[in-house]
Amino acid sequence: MGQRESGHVTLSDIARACHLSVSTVSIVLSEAPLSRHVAESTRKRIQATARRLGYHPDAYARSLRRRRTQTIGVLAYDMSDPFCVPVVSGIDEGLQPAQYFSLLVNAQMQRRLFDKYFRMILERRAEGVIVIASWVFEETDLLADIEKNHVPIVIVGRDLTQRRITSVLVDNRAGGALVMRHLDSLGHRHIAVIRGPDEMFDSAPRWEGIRQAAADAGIRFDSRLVFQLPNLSDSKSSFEGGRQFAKEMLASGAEFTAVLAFDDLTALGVVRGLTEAGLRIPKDCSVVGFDDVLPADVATPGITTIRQPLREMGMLATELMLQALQQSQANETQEAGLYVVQPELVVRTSSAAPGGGGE
Amino acid sequence: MGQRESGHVTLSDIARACHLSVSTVSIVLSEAPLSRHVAESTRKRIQATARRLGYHPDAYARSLRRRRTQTIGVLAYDMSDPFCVPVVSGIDEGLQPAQYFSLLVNAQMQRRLFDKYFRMILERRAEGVIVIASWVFEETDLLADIEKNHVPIVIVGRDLTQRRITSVLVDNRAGGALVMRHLDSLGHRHIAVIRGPDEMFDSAPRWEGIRQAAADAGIRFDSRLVFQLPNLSDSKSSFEGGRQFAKEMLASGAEFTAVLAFDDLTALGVVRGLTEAGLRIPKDCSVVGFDDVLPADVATPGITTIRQPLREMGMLATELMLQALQQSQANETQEAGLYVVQPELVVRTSSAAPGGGGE
DNA sequence: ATAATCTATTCAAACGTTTGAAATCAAGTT
DNA sequence: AACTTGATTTCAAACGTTTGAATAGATTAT
Repeated sequence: MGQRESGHVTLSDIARACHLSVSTVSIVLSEAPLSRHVAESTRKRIQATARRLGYHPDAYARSLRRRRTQTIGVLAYDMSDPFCVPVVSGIDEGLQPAQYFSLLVNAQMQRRLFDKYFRMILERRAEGVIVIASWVFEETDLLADIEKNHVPIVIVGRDLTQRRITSVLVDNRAGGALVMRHLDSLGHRHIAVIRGPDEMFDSAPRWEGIRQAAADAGIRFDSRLVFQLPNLSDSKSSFEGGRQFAKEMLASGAEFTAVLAFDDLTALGVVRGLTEAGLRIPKDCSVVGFDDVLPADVATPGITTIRQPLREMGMLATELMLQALQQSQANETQEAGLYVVQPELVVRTSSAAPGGGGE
Repeated sequence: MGQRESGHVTLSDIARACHLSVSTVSIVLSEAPLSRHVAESTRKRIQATARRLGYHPDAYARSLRRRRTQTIGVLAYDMSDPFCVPVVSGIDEGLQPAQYFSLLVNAQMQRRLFDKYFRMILERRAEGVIVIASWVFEETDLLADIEKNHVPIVIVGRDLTQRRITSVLVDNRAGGALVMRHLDSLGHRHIAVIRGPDEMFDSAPRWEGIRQAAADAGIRFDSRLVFQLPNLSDSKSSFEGGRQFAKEMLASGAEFTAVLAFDDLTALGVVRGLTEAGLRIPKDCSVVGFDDVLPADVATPGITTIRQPLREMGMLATELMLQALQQSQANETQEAGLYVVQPELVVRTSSAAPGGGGE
């Protein structure tokens, strides 16, 4: 009793139970300004009844009426990539004080899902959308629909400012240079490199930073020791790629004392491959990665890597989104800004001076 | 032009543009049965206009009217625990063909967030809720509200059937026994054990299985070699716990040839701790874990572990949820079932016969 | 010629809220 | 006796959609 067909308790259930109008009940329970004028006793009675019946306002009805959904769509390209998780946490954290909620969807690297979820986010009237980098993103024609419906977008992990989209990303060039200089400072001169797949936008600038830093240090790469991961790699396949390339490095006969891998999982694959061949890390060969994901931290030896401040990037994206929302409410014009955050070198035990443990 | 204050294109925008009523437009765009009677030419015109204006139906208005939200709330206790991610993927996969969407929230092990998000899920009128195990869950009084509002629940990762909640979990007892028997079959007799925290429901049955299998094999644990993780450990702290206990094992002076850790991150911590003390894994000591999370797979040596079929568990939970929804639509009574799935031993290189590499 | 059937479209009410405007009533002021 | 004031509560419309019932016109069957 006290419940309608839908199974949910509504304002009118409470109104009936209290012999009051729906308006009064709404005013009290939504703590509208008018509730100052509602008699204390009435207020108490309404609140007690609401609690007793287990009332929770219907977000659908409320949002429809208020024309605000308090929702930000978050489109992650692949939640099983440990890269995504901290970014999402950062977004949630930023959203929290603003009383917004994230509507998180996981495209699982699939074009079809990406479109489907994008549409869903639009239908659920997210007030804004944060996209965590995905190559698929560029191609979708839903982008046009987003604009037609005036929904602001922020992207994390790549630069789409030329498409007039506010972008948050790490300075890959600086990161590449940092890790290269680290190896140089340890005294490595013969370094194998595994570049990222063409399709990933991080690949080019990271490689650029590496090359520049190497040139500055007077280091030349042996072409037998430069590898490139294939496209469409999921997070597991970059591990396998690293392992495979490790074997090829050894087979090539070229001398090397360190391996600079595109990302941490690749680096972990290299460690596996070299270890299987009997080498000791870092005694016989140093291995460094990029990203600082959880497995890099908990593996032994810990992988020296470049930390992207992922959580902070998520928070920054949220902040920018909230700004954009305020501006669009005030009908101000929006500018698509570019926000480049600086990465940080995290030295662990997978890197050491060449040719010696204790040295 | 063609857009209202809210910024979103509505049916009436399209109706106006086509000189038709909102009803007709709705009938066509929602592909209602009546659309058979709408002239082909009209239909085409409406669809073209909708596409041109970038129309997407308002899920809020639609759900309000249809009294169906096509939403299942998914409450994960901590997305940064690698345990959660595959379960969530499995849920999404199960939901997909049923045309449902998940509303995923991350409680980050915080009671406050848990309540907040639970309330949010209720307000967003999720038709059902899947909870990924959390101790907080038991305490919340929102559980009563869920029942008052007739929202079915399924829980993954623990048994709450006595609370009349359908539960999906792994057979921890069997898993504990499996991993213990594995060490026994390799010939280990002196085994250090790190038990899970009291607060985690997995701890007791897992320990029970271990003890039973040990007893069957005639193995007794040295009390100096039995440790227990503290409560409230986040995923990172179980790593630190493992590392710490590894040192204590060595300091205790007791002899041991293998360590059986509560979960994979603890095992990785043990590997770190033992390695730092100069031991080689698995030559000097075997280390085994539980869960089969990503880091256990990509570390070197790979951690021998018990795989929980997490993805499958997520899919099963979804299936049970969809069943429950059908039953509640048909007004059938619901039974709270218990579904125990079997874990699987995954042998990697962190375990070997005691006291030797090649043997 | 009337009724029945079919086609193509529209009306109007409803979903559960919110909110500006209005109503009611008591008490105080002119 | 009429008027203001203030406190408390209610009316009614709106948000964007769906849908049972109604309409108008054309065709066919009796």
